[in-house]
Amino acid sequence: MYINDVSLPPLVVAQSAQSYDVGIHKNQWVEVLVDCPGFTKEDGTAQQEEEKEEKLYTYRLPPGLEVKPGDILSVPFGRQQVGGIAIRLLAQPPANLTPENIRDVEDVIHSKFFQQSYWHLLERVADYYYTPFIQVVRTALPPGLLGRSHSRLRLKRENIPQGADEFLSLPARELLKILQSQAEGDYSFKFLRRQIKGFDRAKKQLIQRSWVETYIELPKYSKPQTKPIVTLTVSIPPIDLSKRQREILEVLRRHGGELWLNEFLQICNTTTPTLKKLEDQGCIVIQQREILRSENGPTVAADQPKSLNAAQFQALSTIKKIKGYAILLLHGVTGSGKTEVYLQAIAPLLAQGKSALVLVPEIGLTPQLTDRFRARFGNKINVYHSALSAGERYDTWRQMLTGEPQVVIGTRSAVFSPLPNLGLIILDEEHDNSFKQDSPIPTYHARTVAQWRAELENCPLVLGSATPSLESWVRVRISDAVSEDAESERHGDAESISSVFPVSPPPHLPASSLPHFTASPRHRVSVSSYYLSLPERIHSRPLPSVEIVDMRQELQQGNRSIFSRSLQDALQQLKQRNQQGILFIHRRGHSTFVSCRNCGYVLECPHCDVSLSYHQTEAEGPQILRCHYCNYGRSHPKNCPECSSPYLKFFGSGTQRVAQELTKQFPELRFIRFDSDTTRTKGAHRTLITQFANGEADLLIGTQMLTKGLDLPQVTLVGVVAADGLLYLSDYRASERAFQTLAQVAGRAGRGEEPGRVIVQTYTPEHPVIETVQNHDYQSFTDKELEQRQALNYPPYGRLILLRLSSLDPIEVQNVAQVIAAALPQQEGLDILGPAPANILRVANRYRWQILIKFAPDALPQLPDWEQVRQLCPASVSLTIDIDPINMM
DNA sequence: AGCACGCCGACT
DNA sequence: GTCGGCGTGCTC
Repeated sequence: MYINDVSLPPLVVAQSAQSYDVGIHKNQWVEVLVDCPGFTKEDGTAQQEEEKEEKLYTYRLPPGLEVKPGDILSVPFGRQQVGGIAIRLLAQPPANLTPENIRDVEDVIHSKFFQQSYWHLLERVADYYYTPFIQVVRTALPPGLLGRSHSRLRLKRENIPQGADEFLSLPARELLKILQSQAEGDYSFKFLRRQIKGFDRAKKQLIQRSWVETYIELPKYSKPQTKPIVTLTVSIPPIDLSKRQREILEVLRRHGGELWLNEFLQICNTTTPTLKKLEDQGCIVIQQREILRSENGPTVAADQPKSLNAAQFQALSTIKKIKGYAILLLHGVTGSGKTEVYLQAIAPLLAQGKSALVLVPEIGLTPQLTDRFRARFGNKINVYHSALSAGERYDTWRQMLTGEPQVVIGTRSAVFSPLPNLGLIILDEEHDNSFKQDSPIPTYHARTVAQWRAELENCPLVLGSATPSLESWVRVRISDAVSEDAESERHGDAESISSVFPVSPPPHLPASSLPHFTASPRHRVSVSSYYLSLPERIHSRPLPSVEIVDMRQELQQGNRSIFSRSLQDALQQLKQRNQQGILFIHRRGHSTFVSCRNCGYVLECPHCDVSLSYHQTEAEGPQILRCHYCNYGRSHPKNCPECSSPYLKFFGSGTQRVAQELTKQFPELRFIRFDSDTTRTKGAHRTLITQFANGEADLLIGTQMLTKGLDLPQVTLVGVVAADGLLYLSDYRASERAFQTLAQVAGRAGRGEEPGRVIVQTYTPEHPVIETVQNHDYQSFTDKELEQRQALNYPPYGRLILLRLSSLDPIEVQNVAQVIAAALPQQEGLDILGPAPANILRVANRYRWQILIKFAPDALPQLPDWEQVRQLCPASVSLTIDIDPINMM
């Protein structure tokens, strides 16, 4: 299998004895893992065939170019230049290739940086998520490092006669028009192909007439930025210098013998020729020095470690005690001071010369967190996320490679930060779904990868959350059932418990089996896991009181507003008391559910524990309710099946509607809308939050974004306009997600001196999620939910694989989905759900179907041969295998 | 991705 | 008879 071809042993061999023993017969050839074009399509679907996959190509090393295994290279491939990784040096070219057929390595883009453990990490990701290795490398590297050349088309205006285009085909005329619309008349093939149907033919016509020419744009690599620096080279200035020259040297000496050229010129009020002269006399040198671009946050005042309460102290000392790989779940209620624990856990590591990695859901949403880290650790903080410019990302990445002790705060992809000497990984808000990548491949979960990374680096992993994911909960607490001494741990002290559970697949498996199945008892590895609880808010502030409002009663009592009387009162008081509030709206996009306004009954699938989604195939077409798991469908009933009321209603009110309603009913309330529409631009989050924090508005109206770690002490009121939209999303995680979101959003209230108040409006107040949210009762919610998951064999007990199919042809994709589903092995312990149309059937003109495979990890079912599955899939239908899917839409 | 090679239908 | 459509395969 390919992974073996690129795995570490050859790298090690090439580095050791072999490379020097060959003496003058130096290794003149290198095998390269080439980033072949066509490996992945734009939607992230792996389209390659097995035998094409990860083939190694041999290149010659031109004299003077030194290459080591692991180096990132630029090599010619066909007509273009692409990126690749040097895998192994060869003293002789392979027998099946004649030397004249071997091309030269173009350049070394980046010198070896793969540590052994890092390489293993990438391999494991490739293996587990069924992704070509090079694609994983691509994910891990900053964009622009693995370059690729692109073909472009350029207009030759001088060759084009006036009004002579009547013999051109329509697409060719269209193409000409686009090119002429731009001053340079220069576009990439990729862009034009998207714009014009029949681009290739059109291009040919224009080339024939020599009206355009094609050329190849070489890959542009991120380069270090440099700046001239002046360095003093003599301790005592020579005697034959003028007074002025001596003055200048004295200034330099007083500044420590080194100054940036521009600063130096300014300080001495002198000119470059003067310095040139001094350089000629050998007193100074002027050279280019690399500078690192980095996103500089606002300057924040330095702060000092804060004193901890007993629980924080207990948690911190447990973290500090641990040496080596362990998983710690830091379960702290909202506002319990998890961040302070992180900060104090990291401080001693930096002093020991180690680094720490802090992963957060979405960095733009949590400027407050990065500010706190900056305040504590100053310039040792590096922020890494997708909103950085290419240059900033590249430099941050280089900064990590220096190995200086530092803290990297980043989103999902930062789990691949190339930090040597990692002492601790923290995954904050570990329950958050944005740690999972849906596309492109690899469809990895940062929590899973972080576990592997912690294991390979032999360092602890701290998972922090007020509402831990069931996966993490089970992982850490499962030993309660097994080990007896864990019982005492449940009630207080965060003592170490050693639990036994599957950790990860062994590194190398045959291609035909997925690593999942290694999660069988045979492969269980013992890992220390710890449960750390912060049950109280800091300064013993109470959790907010949660009021549940039954919207059915509101309706019965004649209130047709989307705001209950309770919420209306609270909003009114807000202004009077000069306090601030948050309104949470679950804007659900397209999916919707059907509920009876009279009795609250929600239509559910008879075969699955999910609510039915409302489908309207055409504008005038039939209304159908459908299950997205098993494809059960039924017509939309006229009356409620439970109470026969005709008031069946589709639910769905977004932020806009709430804003409208608010303006109408409370014109005096100033509000800020905080959702993906209003926070598009860079820095908008920070601006809006700052505005709100400065009291420029009374209310913040927004979606999920509001739930993520916002710490606004002035907020006393949190209103959830309609909790129901969260409760009946049509997948098995709906309850978990609803509980997490509601608990998190409720947790925004009462973080300051004033106590908080939460009002949750719902049509189903008796829903278990609502009850547990009201009582802040994580434990009972979890117990109930886990019971159901276990009964139905859903994660964290069972495992899932989702096959996503899409095609431009609605019939074809459906047929292929059926063929594939039929070809999957029928057996005990392996459930195949579907094929079913995706929740939103058509996206960007593609029709999407999916097949869900559910199985028990212990059942060791025979896994389908994915290559055979792929072969059933014609080129026009793309297939993505999503391992451990979270987003089922 | 881009290009060669190669096999069938509409024209000179 | 040839031109040119795009279907399949290869790029060290």
